Amino acid sequence: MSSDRRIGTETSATRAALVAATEEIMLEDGYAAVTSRRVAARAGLKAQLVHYYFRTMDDLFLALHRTRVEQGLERQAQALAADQPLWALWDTSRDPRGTALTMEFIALANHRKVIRAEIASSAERFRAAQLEGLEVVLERYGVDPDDWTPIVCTVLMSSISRFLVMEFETLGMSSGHAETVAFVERYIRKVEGERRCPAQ
Amino acid sequence: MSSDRRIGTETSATRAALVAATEEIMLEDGYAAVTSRRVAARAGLKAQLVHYYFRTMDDLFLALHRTRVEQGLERQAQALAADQPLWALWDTSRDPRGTALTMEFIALANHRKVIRAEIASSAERFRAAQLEGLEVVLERYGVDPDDWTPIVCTVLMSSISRFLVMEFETLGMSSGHAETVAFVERYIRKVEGERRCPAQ
DNA sequence: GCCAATGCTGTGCGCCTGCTTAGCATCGGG
DNA sequence: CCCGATGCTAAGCAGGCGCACAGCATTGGC
Repeated sequence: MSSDRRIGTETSATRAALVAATEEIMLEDGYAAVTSRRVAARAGLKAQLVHYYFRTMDDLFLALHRTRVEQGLERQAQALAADQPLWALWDTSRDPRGTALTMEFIALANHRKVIRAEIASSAERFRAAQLEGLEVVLERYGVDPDDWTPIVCTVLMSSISRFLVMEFETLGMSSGHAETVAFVERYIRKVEGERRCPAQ
Repeated sequence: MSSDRRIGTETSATRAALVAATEEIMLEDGYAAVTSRRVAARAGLKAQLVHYYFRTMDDLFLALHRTRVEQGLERQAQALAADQPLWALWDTSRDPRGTALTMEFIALANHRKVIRAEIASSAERFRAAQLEGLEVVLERYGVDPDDWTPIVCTVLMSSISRFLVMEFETLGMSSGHAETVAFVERYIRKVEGERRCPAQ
């Protein structure tokens, strides 16, 4: 039986180091570069430890994904509760690390069907939470819901920020980026006024 | 020496079949699923043929990429020259196959540094060509360049369409998509009038 | 002081990978 | 009629992969 294989504790520092190494490799070389031997080497550990703490490589990916989703949801909630929610949301969604990792996970989802469901459901959670927050915010600002509905704001902000980050981080492209950022921020300024918090 | 290795003709039908198989595998299972043996099996051929027609797997990817870039640039030029360029552009940029493949190539670019330059340069070519076309179109329509500059239109359209396709094709997500599409199309209608050509 | 739980490792199996080499059949130009 | 070019293939090599299993220390509860 392989079901009685011993698995290390979830609170182990070694385990956390392996997860951290996985994230670094994904960001630097893409998900396909994540192998048990490379992850361990990156963390200065033996390769077997990967299989001691994670039954399969998919479990490793999922562990990383879950921690990042939790952090991301928390950050998003903070942004929505901030003094200037629109600016804060725009800033967090433009975070390069988070977006690059998300893109890698989406690419991974196309290769590992097992992981797809998890990623899709977390994406839905992000969207739902952001929607809920934006509904309150936009109503408070008195935005005409026939013009800018909260759901459209959510999708637009996600797509634009993620696309820009992806082009810049992965391809090194930046043509039209400054203009597009300025365009979006003009709209934010119109609704929420001049930015008072510093850009992250 | 390995430099005198024989390589098959570029016009070979077998070669084209291998490229086609590569595209199918990328779309179905992601770029990481592309291996010489799988590509050959998909095309009903022997694995060694992949190495007969392509010196390395990177060459295979580049061959596929180049043919798709050429077709894409041509399609984009046709759209820009169409009766209703904005509608046509919006339609072509929402093509699922093209976008999904592009996303896979971008993910691949993060893993294979050699390929990154090629992909980035083609992305720049697409953007430059679209910009050039849109400048003419928007001026013809009398769009206020202080409001919607051509470069912003280009970036916005690419990011929104690509993001929607990615979410839907890869993750099966669709929440907020219909509303966002309607939102964009309202703007297009405002500038270019009711769609006269059928949606692709 | 024992004993189970826990962290870690040495060894290795079976599989898949990219790529090579040597050689076979076919075919069109001289 | 030959000879080089071309399409294709059988066989295999070196290396990386996920993962398993047995066993070694260390540690903390009893």
